[in-house]
Amino acid sequence: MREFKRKARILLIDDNADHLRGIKELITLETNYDIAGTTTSANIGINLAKKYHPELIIMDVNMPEKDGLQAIQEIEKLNLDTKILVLSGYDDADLIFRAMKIGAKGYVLKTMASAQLIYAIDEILAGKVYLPSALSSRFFDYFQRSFKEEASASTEENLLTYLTSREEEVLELLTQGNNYKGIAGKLFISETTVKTHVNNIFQKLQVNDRTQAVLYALNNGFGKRIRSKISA
Amino acid sequence: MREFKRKARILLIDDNADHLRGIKELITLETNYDIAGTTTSANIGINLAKKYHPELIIMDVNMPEKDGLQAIQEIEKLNLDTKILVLSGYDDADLIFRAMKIGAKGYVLKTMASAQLIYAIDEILAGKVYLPSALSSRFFDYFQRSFKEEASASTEENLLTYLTSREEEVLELLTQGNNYKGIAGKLFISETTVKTHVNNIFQKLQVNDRTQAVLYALNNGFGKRIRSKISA
DNA sequence: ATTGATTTACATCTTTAGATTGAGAAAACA
DNA sequence: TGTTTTCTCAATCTAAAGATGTAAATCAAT
Repeated sequence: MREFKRKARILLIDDNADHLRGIKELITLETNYDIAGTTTSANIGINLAKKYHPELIIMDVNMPEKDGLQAIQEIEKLNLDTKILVLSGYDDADLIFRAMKIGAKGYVLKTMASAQLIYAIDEILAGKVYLPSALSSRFFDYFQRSFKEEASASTEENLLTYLTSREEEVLELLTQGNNYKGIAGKLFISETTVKTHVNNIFQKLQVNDRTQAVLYALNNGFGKRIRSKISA
Repeated sequence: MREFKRKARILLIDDNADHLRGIKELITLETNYDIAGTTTSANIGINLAKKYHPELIIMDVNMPEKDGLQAIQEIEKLNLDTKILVLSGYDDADLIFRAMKIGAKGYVLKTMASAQLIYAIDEILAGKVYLPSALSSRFFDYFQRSFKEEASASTEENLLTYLTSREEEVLELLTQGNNYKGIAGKLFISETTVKTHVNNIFQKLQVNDRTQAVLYALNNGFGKRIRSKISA
């Protein structure tokens, strides 16, 4: 068992009052943690979090009144030093992914054994991120699938490779929202020259205007920035 | 038809010949898997993968000749039904993240106990993704940090919220590279109306032209709608 | 030494984009 | 009910963008 300076306080948020009582009892009887509060309302939960800064919040994400994920985001924005464990009825990969993305430190199913929940609480309070093996697997499947398309997209002929280095410079400035004059000024060349480059870029990228050129650039790894287009 | 089970074949790629022998011996003695081949060269490894389609490849990523991650990407592009377990000397979060991103099914440190390696092999061959607890924690920290900026960026006033729903539709079509005529046609309104909307969008987003509007939209989470599939 | 690609530059022309003003109709709101 | 917001459309104007052709200087490679 781990030792803490003081007993960690846990806030429970679950719209099901029975379930709430069950978890409270479980934690009271089987662990050494304190219950900072319990509520069936996400909004009240957020206020309680503000007030008590609990070490951990156990949050049900299947609430009709308010989306649990949204509640998590609001709490995260407060920048309290509070960890959040998601309790959910669904082992949906997308739900797990989104919960972890917005900062949840763990995700446990309601159908899982209570020992699983306690273990997750221990791990999270010890500073780790905890996903049960099955859910972790689901997460990574989803994670890798979401990058699969990107990879295959970069497999197909990337028209950006046909650009000369000067054209790349011009395109970069285009992707920063510059007009002809701005680009000419930054590259110390005439505006007509920029027009020539831009027209050549259009030909090579097979687009009709600068907006499409910029979109093509961004969608094909120009600047190698990691863009999460997971929702699409 | 029943799939007949046979011993899974493992391909080892590690530039350190001694280490290679050690792992081979470990797998031969301690497990029931076959060694499909061993090589100290990433390029030869890729060819062996093409030839034998092993169930698993254990890949060292710390090779001077060729970047292990690059080798993994090349193998992944082949779309063999081959799983890849990364063996690395570094528990660097960025390295772990990139390895998982490009499709590695696991990541184990060389300093870890051999039992850890065997367990990882078992899990991966069983169809799971396996990261040792400590590395999993590192991965999620990195993962969540990489989304933290996005979240904090959307914390500051997002001008997109001032757009009316119609303006959002217009902006969406702008981010798809449409010109006035295209947008007018798709929304069944006149071109002049589109111009009005676009000009209002410019005012609200405080930009001067469509390219800047599109860039603002993309950089501020436009299109990331929250699909909530929660029903009691 | 010649070829080919790149970078630079200009003129001309057509089209599109953007700014501004005004205004009617419908829907939302108080 | 009146008021405000939103959505719609138009005319007009200026500025910017884009298409096309031509061409000179540079430089790498054959």
